[in-house]
Amino acid sequence: MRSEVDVFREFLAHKEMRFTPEREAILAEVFAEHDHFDVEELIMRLRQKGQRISRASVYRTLALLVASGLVQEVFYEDGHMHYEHIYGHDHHCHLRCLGCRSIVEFRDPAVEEAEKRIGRGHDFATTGHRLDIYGYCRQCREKKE
Amino acid sequence: MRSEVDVFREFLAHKEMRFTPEREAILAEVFAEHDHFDVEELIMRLRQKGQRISRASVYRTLALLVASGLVQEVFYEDGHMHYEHIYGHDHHCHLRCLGCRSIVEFRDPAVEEAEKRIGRGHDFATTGHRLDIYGYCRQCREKKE
DNA sequence: TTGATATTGAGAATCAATCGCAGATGAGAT
DNA sequence: ATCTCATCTGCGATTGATTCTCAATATCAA
Repeated sequence: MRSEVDVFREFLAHKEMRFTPEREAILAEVFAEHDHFDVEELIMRLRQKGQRISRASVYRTLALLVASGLVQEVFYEDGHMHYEHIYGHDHHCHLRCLGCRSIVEFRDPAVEEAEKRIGRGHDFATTGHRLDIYGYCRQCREKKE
Repeated sequence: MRSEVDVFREFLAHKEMRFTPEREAILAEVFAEHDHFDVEELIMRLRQKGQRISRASVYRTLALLVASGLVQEVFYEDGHMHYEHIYGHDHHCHLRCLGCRSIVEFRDPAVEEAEKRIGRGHDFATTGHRLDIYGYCRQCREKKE
């Protein structure tokens, strides 16, 4: 499998854009950990490694990463956007605890299949989906009792 | 089935809050049409009916409607929140065309079932889910060719 | 009617995200 | 190596949605 660096390079080349040191550093940091993150965290992590990249560039690069399909937006209920890198991972969905706000990833073939089937039924050529299941994890249930 | 008015009244009573004329008007307008809407549209519609309710009250009341379960937030990719009333409707998910941004609702028992099954598998007591399927509708596919 | 409490509206404040622009940088041509 | 020119970056200002503050108002219970 091509590395995310190659994928991003090619994506940029296709749009006649440059693979700059800033974009390279942001890409590397986004793929450095497998966790959801937001812009503030990403900037912090870059700072800690001595990278001083402006907020605007981080936003601009994230938009490119999303457009390239390497990164996905994750909707949180806290007023701003979060992200996760998805290249090289199976598609997954999120189980979200309404108590502690924790998020567990899961994969489920039946959901993948449902996407295709529902798409066919409505004459949609589907490209993907986003499923969030809400509930309460064991700890939060016990806390409530 | 109890009307949405009764449900909201009870919800407010439970929290020792009042069913004011403003809240009544907003509730009525939210349920007047079955379409996704955003705050701006809602205020516009209220204005056209002679209601002059402040933006702050609309936001505050919408939060209450969401908390009461009568209304659901719908994530759009246009930078602000959209809503739909859900009381009295089966739970449904959204098929979203990436071309024309149109949204089609659908219901699917397999998805409901998947929610339960996945919840059991992860020791989550599920309360609901949100599924968006992305793709291209027929019109947009034909346009691209 | 009175007092206690909840609610509203207006505008200020907040905060994520975007924009505009001047100067910096990079890739290819010479 | 230098020139050229389009692309990029960083800064700071701006936008725009949403929330907050607070004084004035409305409601409920006694």
